[in-house]
Amino acid sequence: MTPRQLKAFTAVAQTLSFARACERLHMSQPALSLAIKSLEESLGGRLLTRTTREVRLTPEGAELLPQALQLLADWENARERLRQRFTLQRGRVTIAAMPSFAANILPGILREYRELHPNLEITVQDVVQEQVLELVDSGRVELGFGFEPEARGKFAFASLFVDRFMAIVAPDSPLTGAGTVSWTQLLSHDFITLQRPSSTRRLLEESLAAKGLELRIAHECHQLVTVAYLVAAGLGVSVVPSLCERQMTAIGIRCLRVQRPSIHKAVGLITRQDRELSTAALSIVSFIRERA
Amino acid sequence: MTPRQLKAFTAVAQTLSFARACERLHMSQPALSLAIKSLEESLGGRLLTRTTREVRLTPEGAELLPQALQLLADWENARERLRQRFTLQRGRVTIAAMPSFAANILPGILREYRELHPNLEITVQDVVQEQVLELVDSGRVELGFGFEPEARGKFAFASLFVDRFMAIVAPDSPLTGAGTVSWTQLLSHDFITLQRPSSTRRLLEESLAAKGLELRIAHECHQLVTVAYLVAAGLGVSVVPSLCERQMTAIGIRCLRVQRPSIHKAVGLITRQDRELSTAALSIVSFIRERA
DNA sequence: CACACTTACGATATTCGTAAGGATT
DNA sequence: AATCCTTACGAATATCGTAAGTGTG
Repeated sequence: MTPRQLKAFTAVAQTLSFARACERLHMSQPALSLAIKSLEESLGGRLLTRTTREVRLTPEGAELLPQALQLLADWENARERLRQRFTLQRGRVTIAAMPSFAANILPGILREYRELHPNLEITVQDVVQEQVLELVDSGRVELGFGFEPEARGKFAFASLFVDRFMAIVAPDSPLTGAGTVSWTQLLSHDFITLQRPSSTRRLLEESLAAKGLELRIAHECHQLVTVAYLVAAGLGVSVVPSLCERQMTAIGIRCLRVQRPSIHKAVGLITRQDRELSTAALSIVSFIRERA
Repeated sequence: MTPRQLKAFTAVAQTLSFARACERLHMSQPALSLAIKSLEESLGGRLLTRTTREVRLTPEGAELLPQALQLLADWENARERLRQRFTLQRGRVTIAAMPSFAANILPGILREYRELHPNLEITVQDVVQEQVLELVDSGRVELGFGFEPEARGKFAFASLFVDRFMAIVAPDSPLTGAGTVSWTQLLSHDFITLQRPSSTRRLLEESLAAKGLELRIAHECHQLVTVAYLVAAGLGVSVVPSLCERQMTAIGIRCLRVQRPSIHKAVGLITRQDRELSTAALSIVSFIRERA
């Protein structure tokens, strides 16, 4: 019992005529006749009674007809759904991105990408770096964006750019003059950071420890925005990924380059090493890489 | 997307190996490889990723697998159900028969037939002749058994035997002597009949009217059994189809041949002219005809 | 004889298995 | 070198369309 035979049967059963069914199927009468015959033989009995003037359904044929229509419809639906996935007319991509990336890079990308494939459903979770890794690892999201993870082997990482951390100070700070600032200058001020665990915080501490510098922390916040407003209010200084530069300057904060050591870290796409990406996810990834 | 391709895909997806799938499918590796390839081409993307050491499902392949299994199972189920119908391992035949036939002829037939095809579901409604015709006409039953209907064209009738009506009298009646009785003898006694409408009653009246004889009715009953017991009690005589002979003699009633005119009527299978019979119904019909 | 389905038959398209190729461990 | 999937190619199978056949109104 092949789809071809079933299509032939439904066409004859619905038109009650081999001749009319032929037209619908774009087939010759003999081919149709043989298709029905072979179907009947494979099932072990007659589905249609053919008198020379009339074609009728047998009771078995009448039982088969709705089932055949259902089977063919299911078949076609499954096929069509998958085709749409591959042609990006349908699909779903789940993304986790660290907040700075989600806020400063993703919106522009997604707006442009959406115009290309408006029917793709894209969900973004902005969560901290650690959760990005967790979501990617558990398979709950397909794509992650964040700093390069340390645990290689588990994750595949494709760098998009290297983020060089920058100092942020109040607009009226005496440090603003040069546009560049050294760590010794910076650390002489009250320091505002994110709370642990935070990848930015950790990176900062590790880099300073390596140079024998010590961090004197005046305030700890959960969110970068809070840090920013504390800095803007003149309560201290901080160091943030340059990803946030636009955000910071919008608030009125001054961003300065820090040197000796300059802290930098690759930012990019994080996926599971042993997991395939869907066509839709691949399409977004290649779009992002082209754009960069 | 053919069932062949889908079977190939599910086999590979489940074994995660072309080589093992080959064995399961009794196919060569190249044939399997091409089948998967052609499926992927028809869908427009990859379903499986093949590294030389490992076969994995793409997200799209993972989506297809359960659907493919469902489609194949539905397909096979539909096919198998219909096969069972044709091979009489499954099916349902609905029968309507007039009471005398249902009680005296059908039980033996059905008992024997049931041994041949124990899985066929056979339902019998014992209703009066008029309802037999109605049930067959409306398509609510497939087979009817009763007297030959007058409305030809609507019904097809296949005679099984001709029923010759017989007189029934009390065991101690003076009429019992000869084994034969004439209408004039019979009509001199009180007469017990079924109520109108009844095909037996109508047939009786029509036949007598044609010969200029008149019926003098003492009692009217709804059921033949009641007629029988009234006759047995000596309250009168009656005329019934010889189909009931066994039933009557079991009660103790004497059955006599009536002559001049002898009333007879064909009894047989009634079906709708323009309706096909199911394989199961045809099988019962041919069984009955062989047995007769 | 005209209409509608079936059978016959040669041509075409799929599908198959064997053999060779390529890549990875 | 061994394993596993893919490509190449000739053979077998299935399917198609044209032409002839059959049966009914």
